[in-house]
Amino acid sequence: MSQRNTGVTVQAVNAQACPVREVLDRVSGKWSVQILVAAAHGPIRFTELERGIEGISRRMLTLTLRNLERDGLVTRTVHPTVPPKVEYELTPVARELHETLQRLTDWAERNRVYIAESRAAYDVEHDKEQV
Amino acid sequence: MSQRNTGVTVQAVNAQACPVREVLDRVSGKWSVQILVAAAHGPIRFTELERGIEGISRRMLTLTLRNLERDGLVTRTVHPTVPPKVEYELTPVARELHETLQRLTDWAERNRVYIAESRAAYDVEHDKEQV
DNA sequence: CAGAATCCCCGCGGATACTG
DNA sequence: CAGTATCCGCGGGGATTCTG
Repeated sequence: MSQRNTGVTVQAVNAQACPVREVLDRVSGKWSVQILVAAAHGPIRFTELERGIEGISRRMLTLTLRNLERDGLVTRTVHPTVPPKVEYELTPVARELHETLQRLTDWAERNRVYIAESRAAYDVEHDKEQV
Repeated sequence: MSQRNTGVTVQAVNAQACPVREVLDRVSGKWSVQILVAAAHGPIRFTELERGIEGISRRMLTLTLRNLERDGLVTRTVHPTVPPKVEYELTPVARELHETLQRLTDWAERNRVYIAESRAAYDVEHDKEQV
């Protein structure tokens, strides 16, 4: 979406008309799914997420959590203690999503080798004439 | 991945260790899924895809098709006629993927209203104190 | 502990023009 | 018809620093 004039409109139209894009927008972003997976077992604290998800920055963890919260996929519970304690938990809707994502993961695991081999074959086939 | 030094390594490790990211890398990108959906009915020509997928550019159609082909998700068949005719078709593996994507789409349709309402609620809740 | 703010890089993807 | 090639802008997201 790098257009200045029509970008917003097109995006809105696509999102409304196309459930495919709608779900992808929800699940895209580098960290959304991993957060959903990490939080699937039950309430989890900010720092636990941070340590459980390899490579995520504080910033992105916060941002992604905010978006998930906005979409009604996680709840954010602040315990007014000191030091502060904030727990995140999946909503029922997110739990459904997590189940269907599981199928995708299964697919990936079943076909990981096939894909790797396809890539390798494709690369040999197409690289050998350049350099 | 905007790092210069560790970027490649981290990505590779993640892709190998984490089927979640692996499948997302396959499915992310603005057009991959829509192409898979459009090609699900059977062999389809380049131009048919271009017209069937609202808003896609020639460039992105080509690039995304190349990637899908590289991953062994679509086959590319060139008919040596004039004018040229190129047909794309899903591989069995991609057809499996398409089925599981269907579940995701179903989820999106079931919960589209819930998500929209959640967003609206969140926005009212958080915007009213600024400006 | 759980963020908010700021800066900055790079790569996705759009627009446009040219070819076998 | 089915691409390639080039240029360019936006925004995702990393690194870093500062707070209640």
